[in-house]
Amino acid sequence: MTMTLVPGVRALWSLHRTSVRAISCFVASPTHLFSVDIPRGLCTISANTSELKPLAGRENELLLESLTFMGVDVKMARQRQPGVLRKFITNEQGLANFLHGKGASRKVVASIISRYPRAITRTGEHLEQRWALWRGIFKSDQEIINILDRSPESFFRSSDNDNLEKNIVFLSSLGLDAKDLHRLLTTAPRTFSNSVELNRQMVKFLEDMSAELGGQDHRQFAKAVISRNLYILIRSTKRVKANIDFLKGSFNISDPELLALLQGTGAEILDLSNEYLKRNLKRLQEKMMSLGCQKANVKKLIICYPTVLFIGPDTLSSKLDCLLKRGISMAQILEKPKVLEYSTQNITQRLEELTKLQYDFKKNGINILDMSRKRFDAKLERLALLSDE
DNA sequence: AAAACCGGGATCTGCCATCTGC
DNA sequence: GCAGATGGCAGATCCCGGTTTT
Repeated sequence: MTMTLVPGVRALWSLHRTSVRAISCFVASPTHLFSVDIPRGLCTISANTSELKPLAGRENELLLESLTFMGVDVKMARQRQPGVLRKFITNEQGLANFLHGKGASRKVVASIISRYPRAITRTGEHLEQRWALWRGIFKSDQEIINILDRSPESFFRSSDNDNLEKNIVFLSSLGLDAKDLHRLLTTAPRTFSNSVELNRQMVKFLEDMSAELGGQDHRQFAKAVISRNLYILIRSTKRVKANIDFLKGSFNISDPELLALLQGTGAEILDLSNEYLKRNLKRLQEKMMSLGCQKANVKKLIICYPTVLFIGPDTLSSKLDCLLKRGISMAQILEKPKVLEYSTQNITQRLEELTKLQYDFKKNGINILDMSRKRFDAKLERLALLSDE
């Protein structure tokens, strides 16, 4: 059957190459969902034996044409997963139809396949199942399409729908509610493609850590860390452990303090790569010491504002410097460290505007710097009015 | 009414290494 | 030996506004 189809397919391709509509009708037909392989003997003339070997691993020409027609970046696909292009049976049209049905544009479909070619090896049944599982968490098809467009690999990397289902059950069993699951799948979709074992390991690791640090409710601790740091389950326990060990040994932090830090705003610093965390803390300490701070100040800063460890050394330095240059004291910054969260540019600009108004930071504090743009502008207007009077 | 506290949103993927099963 | 499945890595903040307190 396929043998007789081949010449016809070829003819159709060349006949309609200029007529997009005609081809669309053709490729949409379910009988043609699978690419067809050309019998090797018919299309290759090989004079020397060295060409016989690559023959076996030759790409499927019809598949290439089909993908090209769909707007797929074949070069990119080849670079990512060359094996897929050699397959006899693929489901690119089925996939495209499926995704179109869910509201994906042609461009999005092409981009998905270009970036994660293996997507075209998934069957219609598999896709329906997987979609249904995701839809159990998301409110609309469009939400899922947005994720796929962002990260095709998250959806397509695993073919194990049972495992996906088990993950959902497992994560729910931790006490994560519908809203948490939604945030988790939106933010770190890869979590759901992890094997349940891997996710279990991380949860167990966190529970063990809670026990080690003298926590009360270990399950609650794990849950808190996950909901504070949605990326945690796509980290390795090795990384998380190394970071915790490092924090433990770095400054005089007691177990209860560390426990509180990790399930509070400090949960996110577990994401950092070990080296980055080490470097940032080291440079932070150096910088603060050079500004006359005590070790206790460093600890206090990290405990009440752990995000500071996210800021690269150079950025941090320039932020501190521009604040200090305007007469703001280190003590004030330590009191309201959240100001460091704003970009250097933003801080600089605000400082300039406030200096124009002769704002007295000593008297009024620096809270004004840590405000949304809207609120800051409103505040500035009020100040201008006052100084006019 | 203003200030202070606090949590959340954006987006964090795309690549490589290793194993597994055929 | 191949392709598929899976684990793991590097990368490196900024901003907004609802709610509570004063």
